[in-house]
This record gives sequence, structure tokens and C-alpha cells, in this order.
Amino acid sequence: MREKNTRQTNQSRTEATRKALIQASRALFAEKGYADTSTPEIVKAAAVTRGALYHHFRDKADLFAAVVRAEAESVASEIEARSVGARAAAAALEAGGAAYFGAMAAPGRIRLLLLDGPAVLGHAAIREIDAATGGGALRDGLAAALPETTQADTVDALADMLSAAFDRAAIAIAAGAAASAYRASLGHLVDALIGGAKKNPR
Amino acid sequence: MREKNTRQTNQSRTEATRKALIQASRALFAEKGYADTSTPEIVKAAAVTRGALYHHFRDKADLFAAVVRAEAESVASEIEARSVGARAAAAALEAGGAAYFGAMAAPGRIRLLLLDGPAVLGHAAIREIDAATGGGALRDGLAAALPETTQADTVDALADMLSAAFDRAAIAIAAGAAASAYRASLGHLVDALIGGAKKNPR
DNA sequence: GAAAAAACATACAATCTGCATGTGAGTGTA
DNA sequence: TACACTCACATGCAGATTGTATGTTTTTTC
Repeated sequence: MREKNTRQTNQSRTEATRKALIQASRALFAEKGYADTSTPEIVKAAAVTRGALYHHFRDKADLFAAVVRAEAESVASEIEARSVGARAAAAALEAGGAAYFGAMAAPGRIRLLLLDGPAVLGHAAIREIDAATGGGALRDGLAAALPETTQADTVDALADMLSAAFDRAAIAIAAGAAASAYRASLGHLVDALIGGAKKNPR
Repeated sequence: MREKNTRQTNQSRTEATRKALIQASRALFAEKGYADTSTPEIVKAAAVTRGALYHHFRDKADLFAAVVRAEAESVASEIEARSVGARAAAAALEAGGAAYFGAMAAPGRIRLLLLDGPAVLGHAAIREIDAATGGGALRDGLAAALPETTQADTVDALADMLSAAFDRAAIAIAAGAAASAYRASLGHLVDALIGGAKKNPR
């Protein structure tokens, strides 16, 4: 008589356990932050033991990294789904920006990706995750919008800083600032950037 | 026979203890990060007991907040000292930016102010600290450079995002990126912003 | 100069993290 | 299909950390 958990392949067991841990911890990390979320709490929510956690993940930070990676992928795919179309470069940038704000409005994302992520994993790691998921989109869009004579490292730097501006705007909006002011300023900024670059390429 | 610590006023005792704690913990927080710095470690470096720490500060985060405040004040005063002169608005922004990069090059500042600060104290608290120290300078400089018709909340948003761009540039440079590319792009961006705004105010 | 308050000092309870060690369910192999 | 072996957990433990509760020693006040 072994009705429940009849027969399982090792792979499916692993997948189920990892998924349970990532989902449960994502909710807790998002709600209370990394530091205030304990591993006993996580495994309780995931209906798993601490042994399982430390079998699949090196430590608490490693589990957190998996959560952040998954979240970054979700954001990237949401943006991609929402910003199809938009042929012209400037319009594409605006559409991508709007999609980004929409995606970052999901509860907990700002804390996961913009607050705890950099502090726990380091800026370099976050940068890598971002590059591996949807990070290149902004850079490519910007490169398309700027004159071809623009140097590659200038585009990189510009894309990086523009990305930071987007992040800050998302934070401000989430904190209650007027979204309209930030959206307007951002459009303002992108227009100026593209327009200015066209007459004064470096 | 009590030759050392002859006679002390309460105020001087408090000042000395707080200073010792803030200085010692600043070094440790900067080097190893907030999470990896323990209070026993801090009080040992400060030659003080944990009792003293918890007498003067509510908890570890409260001490950290004091460190961050002091650091923000240092940055603000350094920038102010370095960027005197520079009358024209655009030039003042450039000078202020250069001074900011210089100040943020001091070891540990990026971690304190841009990584652990927001994660431990929250974005709102960091924002407040920034506003209380040198945060207004960029906003004022930008307001002077933009046409007077620009709406106030647009200036605020623009200043906020520009500040984020500066922060990101400082992080990238500290991580080994080419400072020249970021400086050039930033000048590029500021010029475009001011130029573009003049012909297309919102 | 005694009482009150401030500035510590010490001890303790509650957690938390990572690891070491033990156990049973899959898997490869002959 | 039996047997060794690996993988996926489960449990218990050691060390460390945080905040607090409770003394003790200086200052300060009356």
C-alpha cells in the first residue's frame, strides 16, 4: 500500500524539490527580504527539510541566486512578449521602456532584482545575470537608434547608464512617485539623446 | 592610583565612544560588507564592549545608518570643495560630476552608499540621507541648466535618474570599466539633455 | 554628599547557518 | 534479477550571532 509518492524518477524528484524551494523562497525573499528570511522558514513553506535545501544549493545565497535568475528571466520574457512590433528605433525604445515598467510593477521584483540582488550577490553577478537574460535588448535598441559612427564602448556605457535610469524610475514609481513625471522625463531624455547624438556623434 | 582615564565629562565619553564605533565599523563594513561584519568584531576593533554599542545604537543597522550618514556627508563636502567655481550651468554640472567620481573613488564608498546602504536601510532612507546632505546640488544644477519653463516634477525626475546614471557609472568604473567611455557618454548625455530641452521644453 | 541618571559591562536566551553523518529510494551492471 | 553504488534526502550538532536583561561604575543633579 503505497498510494502517494508511488514511483519517482530521480530527475523528477530533483525538479520538484528545486521548484518548491525556489517558489517558496521567492515569496519570502520578496516579502521580507533576504536577511530576514531564514532557511527553516523557507523549508517549512516548501514542505521540505533543510537537508534537501543544502543538497541542492551550496548555501542560502546560492538559492537566492537561483531565485534572482528565474525572476530576471521572467522579466525578460514579459518584456519581449509585450514589446513586439515597434519598428522605428526610438519607438522601440519607448515600447521597451513601458514594458519594463510594467514588468517591474510585479510585487517583490524591485526588492529582489534591485535591492537585495546587488547587495547579496554583488554587482558583477547581477550584471552577468542581466546580460544572460534580457540585458542586451536595451543596448541593441540604443545602438540601432544612435548613428553608426558611435563607438561601441560609448554605446555600452550609454546603455548601462540608461538602464540605471530605468531602474531608478521603477524604484521611484514603486515608492509612490508620479509615474507620469518619470515617463515624460525618460522620453525627454531618450529623445534628446538620440537627437543630440545625430548632430554631434563621438 | 588612576592615572589613565582621569576624569571625563559624560558628553566627551559619549562622543569618544560613538566616534570609535563609527570609525571602526566603517572600516569593517567597507571591507567585508554589512552582513559579514559581526558586532563582536566591531567592538573589538573599537576597543569597546558590546554593551556600549547597544547603549548608543538601537541595533546593528542603526550603527550602520550612522556610518552611512557620515559617509554621505563626507562625499557632499568633498564635492562642494572640489567644484567651486564653474559658473555656467553646463560646466557646473560637468565639474560636479567629475568631483562626484573623484569622491566615490575612495575605497569602500560604493559598497557603503550604493550596495549595502539601500539593501539594509531601504531606498527611502537612503534617499532621505542623500537629500539631507548633497542631494539637492544636482537637482539645482539641472534646474539652472534647463529652461525655466520646465516643470518642477520633471526636473526632479530628471535629476533622480541622472543621479542614478552617475551612480552606475561610478560602479562600473570601480569595477574596472573604462572611465573615459563613461565620462564621455555622460557629457554626451548632459549636453544632449540640455540642448534638446532648450528646443523642446515640456 | 546622597540620590538619580547616564554610560557602560556581563551573562543569557533564542536563533541561525553550514556541516557531518546516517538512511532509504533509484540506477548501472553483470 | 541481485548487487553494488550513487543520489536525494533526513537528522543532529557545533559554532557563531543578535538583542536583551540585569548588574556595576562613573557623572551629574539636588
